[in-house]
Amino acid sequence: MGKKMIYQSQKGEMAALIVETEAYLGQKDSTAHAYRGHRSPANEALYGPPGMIYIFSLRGRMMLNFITQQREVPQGILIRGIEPIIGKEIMKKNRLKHGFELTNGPGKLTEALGIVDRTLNLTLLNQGSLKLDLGKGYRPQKIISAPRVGVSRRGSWTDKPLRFFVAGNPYVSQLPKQQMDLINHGWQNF
DNA sequence: CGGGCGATGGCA
DNA sequence: GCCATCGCCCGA
Repeated sequence: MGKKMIYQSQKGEMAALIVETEAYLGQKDSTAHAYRGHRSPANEALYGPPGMIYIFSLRGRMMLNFITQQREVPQGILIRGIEPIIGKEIMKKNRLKHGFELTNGPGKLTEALGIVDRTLNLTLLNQGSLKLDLGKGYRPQKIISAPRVGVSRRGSWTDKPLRFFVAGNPYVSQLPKQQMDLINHGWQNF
């Protein structure tokens, strides 16, 4: 949370802060693609090394995930919201939207970045066009955890609080306007 | 807020 | 073939 993602696209460089993620905890997680060790060409990236990029499509949108554990431990995080810092103009052209609607959802943010296929799937962070800067980044005032979005009626893991977001950051998906911190965006060092 | 759209993969 | 799905948009 608060770390910087940098994407070198054909149209130019973009950078954004991660403000919302969801964890998917592998074989034991009844909502995860690797539940009960499920493995196929589609989700092979889950079994890769830490920093591997997993992309799957949902209703025609690309979902961006980073693998977090060692090889053969199929856990990762879904990126659900990012706050643009660089390349906002490119994102606007890619999305045909502006403001918080640019990147406040998992499918929206990939569209904004211009990720429209699975080219990056099975590739590694920091070795290609997509980089993650694990340096200091921005510090959230508060991180909230909540049940994950869109995983209804899928067993005992459905309601586990594995969604995390920067409290008040307006690029968090489905965040009511009332809860938005429009001054600091939820950061300590904004 | 509710409905419609939609591609892909996994399995029969 | 058929079904299910980790979203988004638009129009009330």
